Amino acid sequence: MTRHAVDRSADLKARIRDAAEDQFSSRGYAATSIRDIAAAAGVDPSIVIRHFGSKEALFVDTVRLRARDAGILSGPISQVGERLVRQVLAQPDDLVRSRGAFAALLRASDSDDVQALLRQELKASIIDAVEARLPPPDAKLRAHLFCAQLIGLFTALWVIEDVELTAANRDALAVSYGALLQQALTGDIFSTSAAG
Amino acid sequence: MTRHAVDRSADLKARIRDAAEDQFSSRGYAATSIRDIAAAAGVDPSIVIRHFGSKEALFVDTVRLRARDAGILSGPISQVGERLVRQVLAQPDDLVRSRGAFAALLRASDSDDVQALLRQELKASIIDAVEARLPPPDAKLRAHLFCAQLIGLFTALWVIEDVELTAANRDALAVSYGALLQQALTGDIFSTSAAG
DNA sequence: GTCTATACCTTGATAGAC
DNA sequence: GTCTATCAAGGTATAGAC
Repeated sequence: MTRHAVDRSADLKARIRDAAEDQFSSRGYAATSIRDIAAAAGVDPSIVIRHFGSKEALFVDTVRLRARDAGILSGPISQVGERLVRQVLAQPDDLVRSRGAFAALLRASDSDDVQALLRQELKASIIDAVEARLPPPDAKLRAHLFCAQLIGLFTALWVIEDVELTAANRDALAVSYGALLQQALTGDIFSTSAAG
Repeated sequence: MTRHAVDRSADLKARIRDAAEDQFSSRGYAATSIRDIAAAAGVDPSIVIRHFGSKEALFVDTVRLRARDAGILSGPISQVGERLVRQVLAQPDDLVRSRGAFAALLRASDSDDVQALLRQELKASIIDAVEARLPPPDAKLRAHLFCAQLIGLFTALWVIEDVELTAANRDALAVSYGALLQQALTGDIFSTSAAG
């Protein structure tokens, strides 16, 4: 393989990858065909399979939550809940990318590989970051509870598209769901009398 | 159309419906083919389309959450949270059916019709029941917050299959996530200082 | 050996025969 | 009213071109 061939091949893979991530994240897995991706990348459909093996492998290779770098969990731990909901509702660019990726990953999670990828992305983006900031002995469980609540918010807003929630007063939603998230992090939730 | 023809036709549709609900709920939308359903119902594939119009229409016609009748939100309002999580973790028969249906609906929700059905099922099963039991003026918002949290629990357990959550101590999970759900119903979550 | 084009198989959906 | 034949679309493998 010559130097030029390497460059060309790498460039080709990059072009396919970009087209794939873009289409998978915007239209979802089922609605995106190999032929669509190939056309957007300006190559023959068989090239895509040749380089990535299968549609599913290409999906797993390209789609990511991308929330890791967003510093979405930064700031004082006691205010993470509300701040996070505000960030989600404000829809900055990086989160908009994550939005499509999350919906695509969740809807394609009947594949074991996609399901594993989604778990891994949530762990790397959310769970590990939260766990690292909480004291023992409940750090891990709290991180998973927090993540489950966040999955609920993302799924309600981005996958099921609950209009009542989208249309709700932004401040009220940020304050209330933020308080619920905050409870998972630092609230008194392990004594049976704490609820209510 | 004779009397017998009506019975036969109705019986046929019922057989197809049963087979469809069973396969869609257990294997999901994508992995279930019209030919599979037809074979299970003992009819020709074209009959299925003839009677229901399309695979998607058949899906929307058959798959339901079925949690409505479960009385899942019964009992004292102050203890609904923990009791509900315990019921979910205990996996009674009716909830096991709902589990597959929830995953199938969520994963097929890139279709507008399926998405609308899922919204409607959540409203009928959860949101309306919760809203009816809470006092104004926050009943509606609280119901939607509660539902979002519940979606998070279902999705984490049944769709993403978070093993850490599944393997967690059942009592600890019921108490803690129950407390979080309870906060959405009856907690002080609308003042900015309530969190933490 | 590496890339490309053609062909194949599954599956959803339709039209016409009986 | 039910079945057979067929089409169209899409994922994938294979054989041929350089």
